[in-house]
Amino acid sequence: MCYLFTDPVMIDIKLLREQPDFVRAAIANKKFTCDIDAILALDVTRRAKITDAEQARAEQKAANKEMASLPKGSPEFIEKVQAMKAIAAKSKELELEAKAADEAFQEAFLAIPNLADPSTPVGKGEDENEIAATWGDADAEFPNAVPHFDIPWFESRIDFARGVKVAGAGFPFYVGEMSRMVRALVNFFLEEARQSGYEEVLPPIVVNEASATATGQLPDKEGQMYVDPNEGLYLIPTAEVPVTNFYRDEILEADQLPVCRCAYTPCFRREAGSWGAHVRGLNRLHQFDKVELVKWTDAESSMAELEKLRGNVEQLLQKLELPYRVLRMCTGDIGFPHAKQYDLEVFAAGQKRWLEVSSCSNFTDFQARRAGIRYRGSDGKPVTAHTLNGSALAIPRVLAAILENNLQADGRVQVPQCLQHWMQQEFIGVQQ
RNA sequence: GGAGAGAUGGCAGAGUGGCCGAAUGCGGUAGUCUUGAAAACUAUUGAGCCGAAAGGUUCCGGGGGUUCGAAUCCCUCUCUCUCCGCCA
Repeated sequence: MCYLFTDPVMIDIKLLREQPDFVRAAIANKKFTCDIDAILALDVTRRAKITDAEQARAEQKAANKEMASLPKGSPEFIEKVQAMKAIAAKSKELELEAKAADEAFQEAFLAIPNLADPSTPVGKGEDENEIAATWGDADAEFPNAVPHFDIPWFESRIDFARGVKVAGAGFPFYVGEMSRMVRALVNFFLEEARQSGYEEVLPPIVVNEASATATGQLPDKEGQMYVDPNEGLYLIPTAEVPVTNFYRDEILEADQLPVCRCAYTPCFRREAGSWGAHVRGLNRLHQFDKVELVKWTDAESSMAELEKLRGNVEQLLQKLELPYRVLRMCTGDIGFPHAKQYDLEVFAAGQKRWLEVSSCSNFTDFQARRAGIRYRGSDGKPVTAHTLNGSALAIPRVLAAILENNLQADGRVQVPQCLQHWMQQEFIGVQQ
């Protein structure tokens, strides 16, 4: 039996037991490491301890049943209590051992990354990502293009200096028509998503620890989130976190799948230690706006749904008329919980750089397993669902590309046709 | 912020130390009846873990304690609701 071609690859304890070499090889392809043999040993110990503890408990329960039928305070009863104390103590001890063994196993098990889907190219890092598609002409002449942060009126409309004064670096003010432009993009993205069948939700922009753990932000990415320790709340780094957790610890009906949702939220990222030459202007911010698409699917259709999701996102860039490329991320560059991931990058003609504006991912059952999101299979038994998400889209970098690519000779920027309905003006940055 | 009440299965809601994984009702599923449907009736219907299976075991908000034995008693945390105060 070969899981490679039968099932979407998931990290399931059964797979680990039956095909440890396969799992070992799959993990070696990712940039994460974990000790499979140690985890298997913990699994063996755990199962033995659980069996012992349950046996002892069964004995105790059987004896207790007899106790219940004896008259209280009778000599037999009192005699039996003494014997029962020993049984109870033994049972309790084994139970503690089993619990400890189970926790040790669970902890190690959670450290196993999701396995890459077979369609994910094997590679060590970003240099080995494949270009799955390109659209538009990035080599075309953009005679007026300059980096957006060098446009003369840029600082007057996206005010970084005052953002520093009020909040800190990476928290700019969008002023006047630029604020309206952001709102236009949000409206455009949400409306497009709605027409593609995604139901809009407006989620909390803080989450608790359980939610952040379920989607995989905790424990390893704790440093990337803003946290309020008084309340135990985290500012969300993406709408993926609250939206995916919508169905945490729930069992869905198979006929309601796939569930497709979209959400606009601000996103907050500390980006600790990642500031440098390439992060000027809108390229990297601590707070930014984004519309996110999230899907819950059954185990069979998640890969097909990922392709649809990617298509939905591509359509946005096409309507915005921004040249872009789609990267099929390789095993060494996809994240810990990812099975398959596409990154969409727009070409910013002023910087002459590709800017990542979307990441579309299939997590298979990885997040859902942690989050306890299931659906009823054809036999009525709960099955772990699959979750997917994709940015559609991250606003600042899209805005950067629009500013650079659509810059006119007179210093104004042409508003893309698809946004004019929301903006009610054809140009921004009109000279004062 | 102050005072009080509460947290039990998909939902509602019994249960105050052993016969309780848990009554009853609703809902769901299957069947009977019907040309079909509704109604009525009958049966069935939580989840996790160990196990090839038989079966076993855990779970009554979370954690800890008392006890031979806990949904039930004690401690603690979290959350919810009601009233008062404050407030967009």
